[in-house]
Amino acid sequence: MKQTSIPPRKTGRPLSFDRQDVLEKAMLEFWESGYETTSISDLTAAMGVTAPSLYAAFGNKKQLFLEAMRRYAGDRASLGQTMSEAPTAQKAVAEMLRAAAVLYTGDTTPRGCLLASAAATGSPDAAEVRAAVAAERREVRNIIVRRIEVDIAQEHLSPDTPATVLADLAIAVTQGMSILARDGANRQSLLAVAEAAMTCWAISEV
Amino acid sequence: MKQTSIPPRKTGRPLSFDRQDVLEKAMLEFWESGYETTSISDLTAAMGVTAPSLYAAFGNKKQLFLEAMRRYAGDRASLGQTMSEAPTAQKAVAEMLRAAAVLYTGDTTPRGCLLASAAATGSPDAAEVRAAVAAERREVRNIIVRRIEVDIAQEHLSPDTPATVLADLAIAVTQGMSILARDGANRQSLLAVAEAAMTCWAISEV
DNA sequence: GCTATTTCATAGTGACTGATACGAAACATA
DNA sequence: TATGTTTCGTATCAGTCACTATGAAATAGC
Repeated sequence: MKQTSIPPRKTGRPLSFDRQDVLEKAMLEFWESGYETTSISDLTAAMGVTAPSLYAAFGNKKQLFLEAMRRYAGDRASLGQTMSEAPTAQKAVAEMLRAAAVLYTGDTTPRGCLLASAAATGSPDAAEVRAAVAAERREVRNIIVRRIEVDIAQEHLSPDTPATVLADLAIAVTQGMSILARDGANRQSLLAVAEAAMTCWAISEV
Repeated sequence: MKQTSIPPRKTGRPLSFDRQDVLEKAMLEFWESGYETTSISDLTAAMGVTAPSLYAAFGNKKQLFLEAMRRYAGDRASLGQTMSEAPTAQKAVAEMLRAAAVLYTGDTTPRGCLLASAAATGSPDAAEVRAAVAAERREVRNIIVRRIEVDIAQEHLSPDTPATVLADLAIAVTQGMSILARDGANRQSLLAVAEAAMTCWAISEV
C-alpha cells in the first residue's frame, strides 16, 4: 500500500520549483544553522520559495527537517554500503571515519555533521526531532556492531572483541570530529584523528 | 586595576537572591536546553528571578551564558589540575575521559557536556557565543598538548608521539561521549568507550 | 473559450522573543 | 523621621516566531 513516489499531477498550476532542489537547500541551511535556530524566514530565503509554498510542499518545519535529515543521511548511506562491501569490519569503519573527515571539511558544504550539530540540544518542543536524530545515529551504530559480529564469526577478529564498545567509540569519534571541524580543524588533522582512533582495534586483531 | 570581586553595597535595597545560586540554575538550564533555545522566560522560571532582576544582575542573555559557561568550565578546571598532577600524560588524559564519562551521566545534572551541546550550532547572532565555547575547548586541547610534550621531554612517551593528534582525539572522544550520553548511553558504556580510546596511546609508549 | 484544479504572492494571524520604563518597596545613613 | 540609593514587581515595548487565510494566476481537460 505504500506509495514510493507521488504520482505526477495532471491538472492545476505546475510547481515553479524543483522539490529536490529546494529540499537540498533547506538541508544545507539546517546543516549550517541547526533546527530550531534556523527560521522559516531563513529557509524561504535560502530555498527561494515563499512560506505558503514551503508549507504546501513539506507540511511544516519539523517535517521539512526530518526530510532534509533523511536526505543528508542518505549521503551517508553510501558509506553504509561501502561498509558492508569492505573486506573487514576494521577497514569498513576506517573508511567511514575517513569519509566523515572529508565530508565535515568540504568547501562547498557547512562544516561538521548535520546529525551532530543541528539538534544537539533544544527546547522541549523539539524533543521529537532530537529523538529522530538519535535514532539515525543508533542505526549507524547497530550497522557497525553487526559488521563487527560478522568478522568475529569469520574469525577476522578476536572472539572477545567488544563490538558495542568499538561501535560506540566510532560514533563518538565521528561526532567528535564534527565538533573539531566546526571549531576550525582542517581536513588533514581530522584524517589524522580518524587514523589514530583506528589503532584501538589493534588489540582485537587475530 | 582589575577588581576580583564586587565590593559589598552599603546602601539601597538588598538583593533578594544569591547571585551564585541563580547563576548555577541558569547554567543547568543552558546545559539542558542550549543557548539560543533557552528563552529568558525559561531562565527566569528556573532561576526564580524576574526579568528586570536578571538583566540588572547579569547584563543580558549573552553575558549570562558566558558567565554560566565559565562556571561550568570551572568544574572541569579541577580536571585540568588533576591532569597536571597526574604521574603521566596518559594517565592524566585517561582520568579526564573517565571524569567526563561520569559527569555526562550524572543523575542530578543534564546529560552530556554543556560545551558540546549548548552552542553546537545556531544563528549568526550567536556566533560570538559559539566562538567562546570553541575557545574553551581549544584551551583544554592545548593543556593536553603541553602535558604530552612534558612527557615526551621526560621520555615517558616516544619522541615521535603525535601530541596534537592525541589531544584532538581526546577532545573528539570527550565531545562525542557527550552525544552518546544525550542519546541515552549509560555510565558504564561511556566508561568503556573512554577506556577503549586510551588504547590508542599504546603505540607511543616507550 | 470555459471549468476544474492546483500553486502563486500578498498580507496577515496570535504567540512568543529579548529587553525595559516606571513607580513602589526596602534598606543605610543621618 | 527624612533622605538617598538600590532592587523590587508590574506592565509593556518593538520585533520575530511558525504558520495561514485569501484571492489572483497558471495549467489540463472539455
